[in-house]
Amino acid sequence: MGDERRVRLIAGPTASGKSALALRLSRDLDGVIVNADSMQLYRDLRVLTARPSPEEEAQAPHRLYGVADAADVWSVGRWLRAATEVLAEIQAQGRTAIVVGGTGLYFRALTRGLAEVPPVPPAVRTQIAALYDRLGEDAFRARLTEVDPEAAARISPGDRQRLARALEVHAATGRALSDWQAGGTPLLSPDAYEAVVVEPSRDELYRRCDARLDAMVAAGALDEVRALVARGLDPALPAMKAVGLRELAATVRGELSLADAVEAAKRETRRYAKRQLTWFRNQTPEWPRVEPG
RNA sequence: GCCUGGGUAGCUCAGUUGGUAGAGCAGCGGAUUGAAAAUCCGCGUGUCGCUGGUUCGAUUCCGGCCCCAGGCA
Repeated sequence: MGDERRVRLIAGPTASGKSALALRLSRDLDGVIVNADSMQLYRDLRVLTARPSPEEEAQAPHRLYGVADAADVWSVGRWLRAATEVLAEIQAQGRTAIVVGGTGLYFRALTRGLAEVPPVPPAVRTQIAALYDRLGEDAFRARLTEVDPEAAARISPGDRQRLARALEVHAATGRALSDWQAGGTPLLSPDAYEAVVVEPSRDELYRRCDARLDAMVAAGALDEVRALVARGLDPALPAMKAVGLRELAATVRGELSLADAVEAAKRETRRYAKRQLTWFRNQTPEWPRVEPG
């Protein structure tokens, strides 16, 4: 009973055909499509992030696509808060939410919960980054061991991002990250959703990645990139990390031939898809696999 | 046809004074709790062109053959 009301989750690597499946499903279920992709959040790179086109968006309601500016910093927490609200609205309308995307961490936050760590002030982050530069990895890790031995032991060598995050959280909250992470309840209980992973064969997936990059260039990806580059934003912003952006930006600046940029971007796309496969294979092994339709 | 150089991992190459070989890139596996399209960790995946010979042992030395590049005709 009430199966139609269960939230549908469609996960999978980039270029696997998730969006097309979501559109088909939305027709059958009178569904509302909700984005679970960290890059499709930003409006600046519609083509390069393979965001649904206006024509596709006209076929069903789409939420959380292109809602952020490239200068904004979104995060899994910010997405989860927004998604929680959107999901409640959809449910209130008596419609079915279809959450689609390739960001494994977002699905994890939705179905397994996210620690409710208060935001870390930028000043603290800057300070910790400086501390890392000053101490180097070993001494920094030793410092972390004093306040959060569990995190210090768990984080891999070289993983500056996680090392810094752990110490930042302690510095800002006075409590260990490992401690925070022990809590948290998922928004969706296991019987509140029905999930699938769209998973083409490796060969097929890589073919799709390559073909899509060519299509992106044909659809004006370079103009998009040129416009974004012209804004002169901080390259450390999340939106500036979109796969293919660095390569195409180099072409825009005349530093790399288009052919070389496309080749490199394809390679990065395939690598990204492989990382996603690894995530879903090991993090959501119980979600059924479906072939792209 | 002759001369020279070269055939070693998917690619570009190194190397073994004879003891079955290693770098970069590519690839594969893994981690993943607020940057996650991020950030990391791990792993050589090989008839050393083919075939005889010498040798305890040949990818390495010798002969023959095949292929590629350049040169001479």
